[in-house]
Amino acid sequence: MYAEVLIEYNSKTIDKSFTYLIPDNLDGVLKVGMKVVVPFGNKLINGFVTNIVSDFEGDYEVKNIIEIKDQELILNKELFAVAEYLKEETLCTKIQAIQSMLPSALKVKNQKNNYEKLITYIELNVNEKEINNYISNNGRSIKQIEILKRVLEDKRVLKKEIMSSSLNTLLEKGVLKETKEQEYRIQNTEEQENDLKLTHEQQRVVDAIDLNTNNTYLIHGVTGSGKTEVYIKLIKEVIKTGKTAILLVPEITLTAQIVDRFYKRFGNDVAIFHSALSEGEKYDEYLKILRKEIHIVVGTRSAIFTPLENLGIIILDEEHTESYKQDTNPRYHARDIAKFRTEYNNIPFILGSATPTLETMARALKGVYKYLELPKRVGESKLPNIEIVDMTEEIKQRNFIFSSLLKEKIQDRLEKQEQTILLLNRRGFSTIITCSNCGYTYKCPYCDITMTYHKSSNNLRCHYCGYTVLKSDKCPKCHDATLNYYGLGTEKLELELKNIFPLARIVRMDTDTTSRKGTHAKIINDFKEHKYDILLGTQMISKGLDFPLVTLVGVINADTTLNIPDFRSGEKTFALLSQTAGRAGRSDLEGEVILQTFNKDNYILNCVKENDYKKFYQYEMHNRHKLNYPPYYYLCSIKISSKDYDLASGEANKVKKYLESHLSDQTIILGPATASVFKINNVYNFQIIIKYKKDDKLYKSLKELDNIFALNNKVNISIDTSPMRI
DNA sequence: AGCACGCCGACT
DNA sequence: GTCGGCGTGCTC
Repeated sequence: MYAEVLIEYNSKTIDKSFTYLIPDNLDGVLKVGMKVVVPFGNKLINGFVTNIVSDFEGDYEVKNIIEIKDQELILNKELFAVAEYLKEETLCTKIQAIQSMLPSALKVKNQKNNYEKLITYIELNVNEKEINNYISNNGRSIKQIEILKRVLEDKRVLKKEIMSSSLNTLLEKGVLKETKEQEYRIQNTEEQENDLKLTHEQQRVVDAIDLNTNNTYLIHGVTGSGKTEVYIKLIKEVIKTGKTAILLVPEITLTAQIVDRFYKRFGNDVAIFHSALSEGEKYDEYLKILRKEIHIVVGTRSAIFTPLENLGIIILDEEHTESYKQDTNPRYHARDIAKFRTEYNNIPFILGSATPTLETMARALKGVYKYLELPKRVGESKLPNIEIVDMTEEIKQRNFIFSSLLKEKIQDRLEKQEQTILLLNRRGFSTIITCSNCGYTYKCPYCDITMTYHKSSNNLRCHYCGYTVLKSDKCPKCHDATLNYYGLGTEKLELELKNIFPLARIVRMDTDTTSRKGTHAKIINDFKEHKYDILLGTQMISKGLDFPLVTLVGVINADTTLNIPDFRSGEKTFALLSQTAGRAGRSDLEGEVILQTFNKDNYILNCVKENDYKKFYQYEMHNRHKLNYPPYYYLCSIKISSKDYDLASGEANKVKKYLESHLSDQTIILGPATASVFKINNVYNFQIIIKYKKDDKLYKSLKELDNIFALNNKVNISIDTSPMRI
C-alpha cells in the first residue's frame, strides 16, 4: 500500500502530494489524516497523509514512511474539505491551509512532542499483607510508616503531597510504585447555575431558528438585549440531540466574561480557545475535542477550525468585529469558513450583532439571511442618553481635552459613587492631517477616504486611486493656520485626569498595561468590584463588558476613527461608538454618554446619538452605492512590494496591465497607488484594488499572478480576496 | 523549503 | 589553475 503525503514545506513549487510506501508495521494502522515522518531529499520531515492507494505508477523509487507522529491527531474529511476551500479562497498552499488550522503544538513542523502535562501518583506495588509485613519489621522509620498508612488508606496519593526521602526509599525497595496520568491544564471550577427564563422576545428569536436546515440568521440585538442567553438556549437544544456547537467571539476582553458564563451553564462540556492561552493549554483543549469529551467550543477566530464532529450549529457573536479576519496568510475571514462548515453539515449559522456590517445587513434585508431583531434591553434597563459636545467651542474656552460638561458629569459620578468609562480613540495615523480649529481633514474627491500626508513631497495622497494634492499652509475650510497632526495618548490623558480629579481612583487599560498575562482580567475584575472609579482605555474596553455601576461613558475624541483612510471608517465609527455607549446604564441605574467631537454635525455621530442603526444604514448604503464599494461591489486587494522602488513600481504597473487584459470590462481596477503604509522596513509597497460584481476570470488570473511572483525573489505579491481595509 | 548542480569572476 | 557567487531544478 502507498500513502500520498503532503510535505511540511510551504512553497508554491511543491504544493502537491508525494507518494511513499507504507511499511508492514504500519499497514492497516496508518490512516488518512495522520501526521507522519518521511524522508525527503536528504532529511526527515513531517507531513500529512492525504490518501492511501493500493498501487502506484511512476518511474521513481518510493521511500518508506518512517513513523506516525501525534497519534491522536487525525484530520477528518471535513477538515480536509475546509483546507481545500481555504486554499482556493485565499490562494495559499494546501499545507499552509492545514497549518493555520492547527494549534501550534500540533502544527506540522513541530518537533517537540511532550505537551501532555503528567502528574504523578503513588500506589501500592505489593499486596496489603506484604505491606503489613514490611511495616511490622523492625527499623522502619516513623515517616515511612506514615506514608504507607496513607497509601494503604487512600490507595492512590499525589506524589507531591508526600514527597520525601522516605518515599524514595519505599520506591527503591519496590513496596510502592509511581503511576503517571495526564491532567488537563484548564479545568472548570465554576459553580453550576440554572437556566434563566428567557423573555418573550428572546424566546421568539429562539423559536424562529430551525436547527435542522442550513439557514443563516442575523440576530440584530441592541447592546444589553441578552443575545448570549439566546445563544446558550440554542446550544442547549443542539447538544440535547447529541450534536456539537461552536461559538465564536471577538478578542479576550469579551472571552473572559463569556467563558465564565458558559462554564457556569455547561460545566465541563466546553473547550476554550483564545490568544491568551499558552501552547500547552491550547493543546489540552484540542485533545478534549479529538477525544470527543466535549460538545461545545467557545473561542476566537481560529476556533472555527476545531475538529468537532457532528456539528449542530455555529454562532458568530459580534459579527461586525474586525478580528474575525486574519491579516496574515492565509487571509481568511472566520465568517466565510463558518459559512462553509454550516453548509457542509447542513446546519444553521447564526450571526449576532448590535451593529451588523452593511454586507450582512443588506443580505438580511434581501432575505438571503433570516432577520431576527431584539430591539429592547432585557429587564428594566434602558438605552443610555447620548449627548454630542462641540470641541471647537470648548477649545475657545481652553478646554483642550475635557469639555466642561464631561468634567461636570465625571464629578457628579464621583460624588454619587458610580463609575465612569472613558474611551480614547488612539488609532489615529500620524500621517493624517486635521485642522485643530475646525476639524477639517483632506478627503479624496473620488474615493471619499481620508488622504495621507507624505512629508518628503509635502503632499497628500489617496492610497486607493493615487490622487494627489499639495498640502496648503492654511486650512482650506476655515483658513486658519492650524493644520497639524492630531494625536493624544492614553498616558497623557491619565495624567490630565489625575490633575483634575486628584482623589479619583483611575485605572488605564491599553496594550501597554495589559501585555502581561492575566493583567487584563485583573483590571476588569478590580473595576467591577469598584476598586476604581474611572476606567480609561482604547478600543479594547468598548465591547461586551458588563459593569452594573457604570452610568457614564465619555468618548474623548469621537472623530479619530472617522478619519481613518478607509471606506469603512463610517461603519467602524458607528459600531465603536454604539458599542462603547452600550457600556453605560446596564442595570437599573440610568446611563449617559458624552461624545466629544470637532464635527458636531457629522451624520454618523448623529445616528449614534439617536441610536438609529437603520438611519445610519440608509445613509452609508447610499455612499457605498455612489462610490462602488461593498456590498454593491466585491473587493480584492493586491499589494506589490520590493526593496527596490523602481522594481516595485514597474511590476505593479505590469500587474495592472495584466489584470486589465484578463479581467471583465465591468471590473474596476484602481491604482497602482502607494499603499497606506508606503515604506516599511525599507520595503516599498504599492497597491492595486479590484472592484467587481461578477468576474469568472478573476480567481484564475489571481492564481496565475501569484504563481508568476512565487519565482520572483525581488518583488513580493500579496493578494487579499476579502480585505477588511484597503 | 533545502540542497545539489552548474557555469562565470577574483584569488591563495 | 581553484574557491565561491547565486540562478535553476529536483525532492516521492
